[in-house]
Amino acid sequence: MNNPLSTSKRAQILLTCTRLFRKSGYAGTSMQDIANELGIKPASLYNHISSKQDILVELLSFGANLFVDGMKEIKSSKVNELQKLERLIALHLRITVEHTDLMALIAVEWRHLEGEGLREYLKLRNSYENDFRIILKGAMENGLIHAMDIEIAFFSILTTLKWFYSWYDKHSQLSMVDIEEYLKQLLLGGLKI
Amino acid sequence: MNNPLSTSKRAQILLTCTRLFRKSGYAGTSMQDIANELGIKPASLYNHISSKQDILVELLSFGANLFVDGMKEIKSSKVNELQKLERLIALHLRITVEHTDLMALIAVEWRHLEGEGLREYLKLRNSYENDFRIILKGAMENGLIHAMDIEIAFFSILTTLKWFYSWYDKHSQLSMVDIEEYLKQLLLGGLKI
DNA sequence: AATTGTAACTAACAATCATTAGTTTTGAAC
DNA sequence: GTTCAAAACTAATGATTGTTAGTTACAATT
Repeated sequence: MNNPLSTSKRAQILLTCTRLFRKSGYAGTSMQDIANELGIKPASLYNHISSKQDILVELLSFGANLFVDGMKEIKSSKVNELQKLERLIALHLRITVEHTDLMALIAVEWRHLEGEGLREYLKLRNSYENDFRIILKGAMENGLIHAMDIEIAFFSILTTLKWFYSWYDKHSQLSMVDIEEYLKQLLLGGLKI
Repeated sequence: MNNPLSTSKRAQILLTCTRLFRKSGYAGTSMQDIANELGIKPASLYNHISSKQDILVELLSFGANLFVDGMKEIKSSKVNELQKLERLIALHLRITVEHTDLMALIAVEWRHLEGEGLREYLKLRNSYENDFRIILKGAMENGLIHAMDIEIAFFSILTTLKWFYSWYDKHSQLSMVDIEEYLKQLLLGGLKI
Protein backbone atom coordinates (compact mmCIF):
# COMPACT_ATOMS: atom_id res chain seq x y z
CA MET A 1 0.00 0.00 0.00
CA ASN A 2 2.96 2.28 0.58
CA ASN A 3 4.31 1.36 -2.80
CA PRO A 4 3.89 4.33 -5.15
CA LEU A 5 3.48 1.93 -8.04
CA SER A 6 0.31 0.25 -6.86
CA THR A 7 -2.98 1.24 -8.44
CA SER A 8 -4.61 2.86 -5.40
CA LYS A 9 -5.84 6.43 -5.56
CA ARG A 10 -2.88 7.48 -3.47
CA ALA A 11 -0.64 5.92 -6.09
CA GLN A 12 -2.44 7.79 -8.84
CA ILE A 13 -1.78 11.04 -7.01
CA LEU A 14 1.89 10.26 -6.57
CA LEU A 15 2.26 9.27 -10.20
CA THR A 16 0.48 12.41 -11.37
CA CYS A 17 2.67 14.55 -9.12
CA THR A 18 5.82 12.97 -10.50
CA ARG A 19 4.80 14.10 -13.95
CA LEU A 20 3.62 17.56 -12.88
CA PHE A 21 6.61 18.24 -10.64
CA ARG A 22 8.86 17.34 -13.51
CA LYS A 23 7.03 19.62 -15.92
CA SER A 24 6.51 22.70 -13.73
CA GLY A 25 8.63 22.08 -10.67
CA TYR A 26 7.45 21.55 -7.09
CA ALA A 27 6.87 25.24 -6.34
CA GLY A 28 5.32 25.78 -9.76
CA THR A 29 2.72 23.02 -9.26
CA SER A 30 -0.36 23.86 -7.17
CA MET A 31 -2.74 21.50 -5.41
CA GLN A 32 -5.30 22.87 -7.86
CA ASP A 33 -3.14 21.67 -10.76
CA ILE A 34 -2.85 18.23 -9.22
CA ALA A 35 -6.57 17.98 -8.50
CA ASN A 36 -7.46 19.16 -12.02
CA GLU A 37 -5.31 16.44 -13.50
CA LEU A 38 -7.19 13.82 -11.47
CA GLY A 39 -10.63 15.31 -12.04
CA ILE A 40 -11.31 16.01 -8.36
CA LYS A 41 -11.32 19.05 -6.04
CA PRO A 42 -8.13 20.10 -4.25
CA ALA A 43 -9.59 19.39 -0.82
CA SER A 44 -10.26 15.78 -1.80
CA LEU A 45 -6.56 15.18 -2.14
CA TYR A 46 -6.24 15.32 1.62
CA ASN A 47 -8.20 12.11 1.97
CA HIS A 48 -5.12 10.39 0.59
CA ILE A 49 -2.11 12.51 1.43
CA SER A 50 -1.31 14.70 4.41
CA SER A 51 0.40 17.61 2.65
CA LYS A 52 2.05 18.74 -0.55
CA GLN A 53 5.44 18.39 1.07
CA ASP A 54 4.48 14.86 2.09
CA ILE A 55 4.08 13.94 -1.58
CA LEU A 56 7.58 15.14 -2.37
CA VAL A 57 9.03 13.27 0.59
CA GLU A 58 7.26 10.08 -0.43
CA LEU A 59 8.42 10.28 -4.05
CA LEU A 60 12.02 11.10 -3.28
CA SER A 61 12.28 8.56 -0.53
CA PHE A 62 11.05 5.91 -2.94
CA GLY A 63 13.50 7.08 -5.57
CA ALA A 64 16.47 7.26 -3.24
CA ASN A 65 15.83 3.75 -2.00
CA LEU A 66 15.86 2.40 -5.54
CA PHE A 67 19.47 3.51 -5.75
CA VAL A 68 20.47 2.51 -2.24
CA ASP A 69 19.03 -0.97 -2.72
CA GLY A 70 20.75 -1.33 -6.06
CA MET A 71 24.03 -0.21 -4.56
CA LYS A 72 23.71 -2.72 -1.73
CA GLU A 73 23.49 -5.56 -4.21
CA ILE A 74 26.38 -4.31 -6.32
CA LYS A 75 28.60 -3.70 -3.31
CA SER A 76 28.24 -7.26 -2.13
CA SER A 77 28.78 -8.80 -5.57
CA LYS A 78 32.02 -10.70 -6.08
CA VAL A 79 33.40 -8.86 -9.11
CA ASN A 80 36.16 -6.31 -9.54
CA GLU A 81 35.61 -2.57 -9.28
CA LEU A 82 35.48 -2.00 -13.02
CA GLN A 83 32.67 -4.49 -13.33
CA LYS A 84 30.94 -2.83 -10.40
CA LEU A 85 31.11 0.46 -12.24
CA GLU A 86 29.52 -1.22 -15.23
CA ARG A 87 26.75 -2.55 -13.03
CA LEU A 88 26.21 0.91 -11.57
CA ILE A 89 25.73 2.28 -15.09
CA ALA A 90 23.24 -0.50 -15.77
CA LEU A 91 21.44 0.31 -12.51
CA HIS A 92 21.05 3.96 -13.43
CA LEU A 93 19.86 3.02 -16.89
CA ARG A 94 17.28 0.57 -15.58
CA ILE A 95 15.87 3.05 -13.04
CA THR A 96 15.82 5.78 -15.68
CA VAL A 97 13.84 3.61 -18.05
CA GLU A 98 11.40 2.42 -15.39
CA HIS A 99 10.97 5.78 -13.64
CA THR A 100 11.91 8.48 -16.13
CA ASP A 101 9.90 11.32 -14.57
CA LEU A 102 11.09 10.43 -11.09
CA MET A 103 14.66 11.04 -12.19
CA ALA A 104 13.77 14.68 -12.81
CA LEU A 105 12.80 15.03 -9.16
CA ILE A 106 16.05 13.39 -8.09
CA ALA A 107 18.01 15.73 -10.33
CA VAL A 108 16.27 18.98 -9.41
CA GLU A 109 13.27 18.99 -7.09
CA TRP A 110 14.90 17.47 -4.01
CA ARG A 111 15.95 21.02 -3.12
CA HIS A 112 12.38 21.76 -2.08
CA LEU A 113 12.47 19.16 0.66
CA GLU A 114 12.28 20.63 4.15
CA GLY A 115 13.30 19.66 7.67
CA GLU A 116 13.38 15.99 8.49
CA GLY A 117 12.47 14.93 4.96
CA LEU A 118 15.47 16.77 3.57
CA ARG A 119 17.77 15.32 6.18
CA GLU A 120 16.59 11.77 5.52
CA TYR A 121 17.01 12.22 1.78
CA LEU A 122 20.51 13.63 2.04
CA LYS A 123 21.49 10.78 4.29
CA LEU A 124 20.50 8.26 1.63
CA ARG A 125 22.08 10.28 -1.15
CA ASN A 126 25.36 10.72 0.69
CA SER A 127 25.46 7.04 1.49
CA TYR A 128 24.98 6.15 -2.16
CA GLU A 129 27.45 8.69 -3.47
CA ASN A 130 30.12 7.67 -1.00
CA ASP A 131 29.79 4.05 -1.99
CA PHE A 132 30.04 5.10 -5.63
CA ARG A 133 33.15 7.13 -4.90
CA ILE A 134 34.78 4.25 -3.07
CA ILE A 135 34.23 1.89 -5.98
CA LEU A 136 35.63 4.43 -8.43
CA LYS A 137 38.65 5.00 -6.20
CA GLY A 138 39.16 1.26 -5.86
CA ALA A 139 39.13 0.86 -9.62
CA MET A 140 41.90 3.43 -9.88
CA GLU A 141 44.00 2.03 -7.07
CA ASN A 142 43.81 -1.46 -8.52
CA GLY A 143 44.97 -0.13 -11.88
CA LEU A 144 41.71 -0.98 -13.63
CA ILE A 145 41.25 2.56 -14.89
CA HIS A 146 43.60 5.48 -15.43
CA ALA A 147 44.48 7.54 -12.38
CA MET A 148 43.06 11.03 -12.46
CA ASP A 149 41.35 13.54 -10.18
CA ILE A 150 38.77 11.36 -8.50
CA GLU A 151 36.32 14.09 -7.59
CA ILE A 152 36.04 15.50 -11.10
CA ALA A 153 35.72 12.05 -12.64
CA PHE A 154 33.08 11.09 -10.12
CA PHE A 155 31.21 14.31 -10.74
CA SER A 156 31.20 13.88 -14.50
CA ILE A 157 30.05 10.27 -14.46
CA LEU A 158 27.31 10.83 -11.92
CA THR A 159 26.08 14.01 -13.59
CA THR A 160 25.77 12.29 -16.94
CA LEU A 161 23.89 9.40 -15.33
CA LYS A 162 21.68 11.72 -13.28
CA TRP A 163 20.61 13.73 -16.33
CA PHE A 164 20.45 10.83 -18.66
CA TYR A 165 16.64 10.78 -18.36
CA SER A 166 16.39 13.98 -20.40
CA TRP A 167 18.31 12.35 -23.21
CA TYR A 168 16.44 9.07 -22.92
CA ASP A 169 13.11 10.84 -23.43
CA LYS A 170 14.08 11.77 -26.96
CA HIS A 171 15.87 8.54 -27.87
CA SER A 172 13.82 5.84 -26.20
CA GLN A 173 13.45 4.04 -29.51
CA LEU A 174 16.97 2.66 -29.15
CA SER A 175 17.33 -0.73 -27.51
CA MET A 176 18.41 -0.77 -23.89
CA VAL A 177 21.27 -3.11 -24.72
CA ASP A 178 22.66 -0.61 -27.21
CA ILE A 179 22.22 2.33 -24.89
CA GLU A 180 23.95 0.47 -22.09
CA GLU A 181 26.88 -0.30 -24.37
CA TYR A 182 27.11 3.32 -25.49
CA LEU A 183 27.08 4.58 -21.93
CA LYS A 184 29.75 2.17 -20.77
CA GLN A 185 31.97 3.06 -23.69
CA LEU A 186 31.41 6.76 -23.15
CA LEU A 187 31.84 6.87 -19.38
CA LEU A 188 34.44 4.15 -18.91
CA GLY A 189 35.95 3.70 -22.35
CA GLY A 190 38.20 6.67 -21.92
CA LEU A 191 39.19 5.61 -18.43
CA LYS A 192 39.91 1.95 -18.95
CA ILE A 193 43.53 0.81 -19.07
CA MET B 1 23.12 50.24 -18.81
CA ASN B 2 21.64 47.00 -20.08
CA ASN B 3 24.65 45.13 -18.82
CA PRO B 4 23.64 43.14 -15.73
CA LEU B 5 27.15 43.57 -14.36
CA SER B 6 27.08 47.34 -14.01
CA THR B 7 26.56 48.82 -10.57
CA SER B 8 23.15 50.42 -11.09
CA LYS B 9 20.23 49.49 -8.88
CA ARG B 10 18.75 47.49 -11.71
CA ALA B 11 21.98 45.52 -11.83
CA GLN B 12 21.85 44.92 -8.08
CA ILE B 13 18.37 43.47 -8.50
CA LEU B 14 19.45 41.20 -11.33
CA LEU B 15 22.48 40.02 -9.40
CA THR B 16 20.40 39.35 -6.30
CA CYS B 17 17.83 37.46 -8.35
CA THR B 18 20.50 35.28 -9.91
CA ARG B 19 21.51 34.17 -6.44
CA LEU B 20 17.95 33.75 -5.15
CA PHE B 21 16.68 31.97 -8.26
CA ARG B 22 19.57 29.58 -7.96
CA LYS B 23 18.88 28.91 -4.28
CA SER B 24 15.08 28.60 -4.31
CA GLY B 25 14.14 28.47 -7.97
CA TYR B 26 12.17 31.05 -9.96
CA ALA B 27 8.75 29.91 -8.71
CA GLY B 28 10.09 29.52 -5.19
CA THR B 29 11.37 33.09 -5.02
CA SER B 30 8.83 35.85 -4.31
CA MET B 31 9.12 39.56 -5.01
CA GLN B 32 9.00 39.88 -1.23
CA ASP B 33 12.12 37.70 -0.98
CA ILE B 34 13.91 39.82 -3.55
CA ALA B 35 12.92 43.09 -1.89
CA ASN B 36 13.95 41.82 1.54
CA GLU B 37 17.37 40.97 0.25
CA LEU B 38 17.78 44.51 -1.06
CA GLY B 39 16.30 46.20 1.98
CA ILE B 40 13.39 47.81 0.10
CA LYS B 41 9.67 47.19 -0.35
CA PRO B 42 8.41 44.87 -3.09
CA ALA B 43 6.60 47.69 -4.88
CA SER B 44 9.83 49.65 -5.19
CA LEU B 45 11.27 46.96 -7.42
CA TYR B 46 8.96 48.11 -10.19
CA ASN B 47 10.85 51.37 -10.50
CA HIS B 48 13.63 49.32 -12.05
CA ILE B 49 12.07 46.26 -13.64
CA SER B 50 8.76 45.70 -15.36
CA SER B 51 7.91 42.24 -14.03
CA LYS B 52 9.31 39.15 -12.35
CA GLN B 53 9.31 37.33 -15.67
CA ASP B 54 11.23 40.26 -17.16
CA ILE B 55 14.05 39.60 -14.71
CA LEU B 56 14.32 35.98 -15.81
CA VAL B 57 14.27 36.95 -19.47
CA GLU B 58 17.00 39.53 -18.93
CA LEU B 59 19.25 37.13 -17.03
CA LEU B 60 18.89 34.22 -19.42
CA SER B 61 19.25 36.39 -22.48
CA PHE B 62 22.49 37.74 -21.05
CA GLY B 63 23.66 34.23 -20.25
CA ALA B 64 22.73 32.73 -23.60
CA ASN B 65 24.57 35.48 -25.42
CA LEU B 66 27.75 34.76 -23.50
CA PHE B 67 27.75 31.32 -25.09
CA VAL B 68 26.62 32.42 -28.53
CA ASP B 69 29.30 35.10 -28.67
CA GLY B 70 31.94 32.65 -27.51
CA MET B 71 30.85 30.13 -30.11
CA LYS B 72 31.04 32.74 -32.86
CA GLU B 73 34.67 33.37 -32.10
CA ILE B 74 35.55 29.68 -31.86
CA LYS B 75 33.72 28.83 -35.07
CA SER B 76 35.71 31.35 -37.05
CA SER B 77 39.05 30.37 -35.55
CA LYS B 78 41.48 28.63 -37.87
CA VAL B 79 42.15 25.48 -35.86
CA ASN B 80 41.00 21.87 -36.24
CA GLU B 81 37.84 20.53 -34.64
CA LEU B 82 39.61 18.89 -31.73
CA GLN B 83 41.16 22.20 -30.79
CA LYS B 84 37.78 23.84 -31.17
CA LEU B 85 36.36 21.35 -28.69
CA GLU B 86 39.14 22.26 -26.29
CA ARG B 87 38.28 25.92 -26.69
CA LEU B 88 34.61 25.18 -26.04
CA ILE B 89 35.56 23.50 -22.78
CA ALA B 90 37.62 26.55 -21.88
CA LEU B 91 34.68 28.79 -22.77
CA HIS B 92 32.32 26.91 -20.46
CA LEU B 93 34.88 26.96 -17.71
CA ARG B 94 35.47 30.70 -18.03
CA ILE B 95 31.76 31.54 -17.99
CA THR B 96 31.20 29.17 -15.07
CA VAL B 97 33.92 30.89 -13.05
CA GLU B 98 32.74 34.39 -13.92
CA HIS B 99 29.01 33.72 -13.58
CA THR B 100 28.61 30.68 -11.35
CA ASP B 101 25.07 31.40 -10.16
CA LEU B 102 23.90 32.28 -13.64
CA MET B 103 24.81 28.77 -14.79
CA ALA B 104 22.18 27.40 -12.42
CA LEU B 105 19.52 29.38 -14.26
CA ILE B 106 20.81 28.12 -17.59
CA ALA B 107 20.74 24.56 -16.30
CA VAL B 108 17.31 24.62 -14.64
CA GLU B 109 15.30 27.82 -14.45
CA TRP B 110 14.98 28.53 -18.17
CA ARG B 111 11.90 26.28 -18.06
CA HIS B 112 9.98 29.07 -16.36
CA LEU B 113 10.37 31.37 -19.33
CA GLU B 114 7.10 32.11 -21.09
CA GLY B 115 5.94 33.15 -24.54
CA GLU B 116 8.29 35.28 -26.57
CA GLY B 117 11.05 35.15 -23.95
CA LEU B 118 11.08 31.37 -24.08
CA ARG B 119 11.10 31.34 -27.85
CA GLU B 120 14.00 33.77 -28.04
CA TYR B 121 15.99 31.76 -25.51
CA LEU B 122 15.45 28.45 -27.25
CA LYS B 123 16.51 30.01 -30.53
CA LEU B 124 19.85 31.01 -29.03
CA ARG B 125 20.28 27.70 -27.26
CA ASN B 126 19.50 25.65 -30.34
CA SER B 127 21.89 27.73 -32.38
CA TYR B 128 24.66 27.13 -29.87
CA GLU B 129 23.98 23.43 -29.48
CA ASN B 130 23.83 22.83 -33.21
CA ASP B 131 27.17 24.53 -33.72
CA PHE B 132 28.59 22.40 -30.90
CA ARG B 133 27.22 19.25 -32.50
CA ILE B 134 28.67 20.15 -35.88
CA ILE B 135 32.13 20.64 -34.40
CA LEU B 136 31.93 17.32 -32.55
CA LYS B 137 30.75 15.59 -35.70
CA GLY B 138 33.54 17.19 -37.69
CA ALA B 139 36.11 15.95 -35.21
CA MET B 140 34.83 12.40 -35.68
CA GLU B 141 34.64 12.59 -39.46
CA ASN B 142 38.18 13.92 -39.67
CA GLY B 143 39.40 11.06 -37.50
CA LEU B 144 40.47 13.33 -34.65
CA ILE B 145 38.38 11.40 -32.13
CA HIS B 146 36.92 7.92 -32.03
CA ALA B 147 33.66 7.39 -33.89
CA MET B 148 30.72 6.68 -31.62
CA ASP B 149 27.05 7.65 -31.23
CA ILE B 150 27.23 11.39 -31.71
CA GLU B 151 24.06 12.26 -29.81
CA ILE B 152 25.00 10.43 -26.66
CA ALA B 153 28.55 11.79 -26.70
CA PHE B 154 27.24 15.29 -27.28
CA PHE B 155 24.75 14.89 -24.46
CA SER B 156 27.32 13.68 -21.98
CA ILE B 157 29.87 16.38 -22.73
CA LEU B 158 27.35 19.21 -22.65
CA THR B 159 25.65 17.92 -19.51
CA THR B 160 28.92 17.73 -17.64
CA LEU B 161 29.83 21.25 -18.76
CA LYS B 162 26.37 22.60 -17.98
CA TRP B 163 26.41 21.24 -14.43
CA PHE B 164 30.02 21.91 -13.80
CA TYR B 165 29.11 25.00 -11.76
CA SER B 166 27.81 22.81 -8.93
CA TRP B 167 31.14 21.05 -8.74
CA TYR B 168 33.14 24.24 -9.11
CA ASP B 169 31.42 25.76 -6.06
CA LYS B 170 32.99 23.17 -3.80
CA HIS B 171 36.39 23.05 -5.50
CA SER B 172 37.08 26.65 -6.49
CA GLN B 173 40.37 26.57 -4.64
CA LEU B 174 41.95 24.64 -7.54
CA SER B 175 43.67 26.72 -10.21
CA MET B 176 41.73 27.31 -13.41
CA VAL B 177 44.63 25.95 -15.44
CA ASP B 178 44.46 22.65 -13.56
CA ILE B 179 40.68 22.41 -13.80
CA GLU B 180 40.81 23.08 -17.52
CA GLU B 181 43.36 20.32 -17.95
CA TYR B 182 41.27 17.88 -15.92
CA LEU B 183 38.14 18.66 -17.90
CA LYS B 184 39.86 18.26 -21.24
CA GLN B 185 41.37 14.96 -20.19
CA LEU B 186 38.07 13.72 -18.81
CA LEU B 187 35.81 14.80 -21.67
CA LEU B 188 38.17 14.34 -24.60
CA GLY B 189 40.89 12.06 -23.29
CA GLY B 190 38.76 9.00 -23.78
CA LEU B 191 37.70 10.10 -27.23
CA LYS B 192 41.00 11.17 -28.72
CA ILE B 193 42.71 8.87 -31.22
C1' DA C 1 15.05 78.93 -3.47
C1' DA C 2 12.65 76.59 -7.10
C1' DT C 3 12.57 72.76 -10.22
C1' DT C 4 13.18 68.28 -11.67
C1' DG C 5 13.72 63.32 -11.98
C1' DT C 6 14.63 59.29 -9.43
C1' DA C 7 13.37 56.01 -6.33
C1' DA C 8 11.51 55.09 -2.25
C1' DC C 9 7.07 54.67 0.25
C1' DT C 10 1.87 53.23 1.73
C1' DA C 11 -2.19 51.07 0.53
C1' DA C 12 -4.76 48.33 -2.02
C1' DC C 13 -5.85 45.02 -5.67
C1' DA C 14 -7.81 40.51 -7.23
C1' DA C 15 -5.92 36.04 -7.57
C1' DT C 16 -4.09 32.18 -5.85
C1' DC C 17 -1.78 29.53 -2.25
C1' DA C 18 -2.09 25.15 0.96
C1' DT C 19 -5.05 23.56 4.19
C1' DT C 20 -9.15 22.59 7.55
C1' DA C 21 -13.92 21.65 9.05
C1' DG C 22 -18.03 19.91 8.21
C1' DT C 23 -21.22 17.55 5.01
C1' DT C 24 -22.84 14.66 1.35
C1' DT C 25 -22.25 11.05 -1.94
C1' DT C 26 -20.80 6.56 -3.20
C1' DG C 27 -20.39 1.67 -3.22
C1' DA C 28 -19.69 -2.58 -1.15
C1' DA C 29 -20.90 -5.95 2.80
C1' DC C 30 -24.24 -7.60 5.44
C1' DG D 1 -32.62 -2.23 2.56
C1' DT D 2 -29.58 -0.92 6.23
C1' DT D 3 -24.97 -0.07 7.79
C1' DC D 4 -20.57 1.73 7.46
C1' DA D 5 -16.46 3.45 5.84
C1' DA D 6 -14.05 5.63 2.09
C1' DA D 7 -13.79 9.45 -0.60
C1' DA D 8 -15.87 12.92 -2.73
C1' DC D 9 -17.96 17.51 -2.01
C1' DT D 10 -18.79 22.80 -0.41
C1' DA D 11 -17.24 26.57 1.97
C1' DA D 12 -14.14 28.99 4.24
C1' DT D 13 -9.68 30.00 6.35
C1' DG D 14 -5.56 33.33 6.75
C1' DA D 15 -1.49 33.96 4.22
C1' DT D 16 0.89 35.13 0.31
C1' DT D 17 1.19 35.91 -4.65
C1' DG D 18 2.60 39.67 -8.38
C1' DT D 19 1.31 44.07 -9.51
C1' DT D 20 -0.74 48.99 -9.79
C1' DA D 21 -1.94 53.70 -8.24
C1' DG D 22 -0.91 57.48 -5.90
C1' DT D 23 2.19 59.89 -2.85
C1' DT D 24 6.28 61.33 -0.46
C1' DA D 25 11.35 61.79 0.33
C1' DC D 26 15.60 62.82 -1.55
C1' DA D 27 19.44 64.76 -4.14
C1' DA D 28 21.21 67.21 -7.82
C1' DT D 29 20.67 71.12 -11.14
C1' DT D 30 19.11 75.44 -12.27
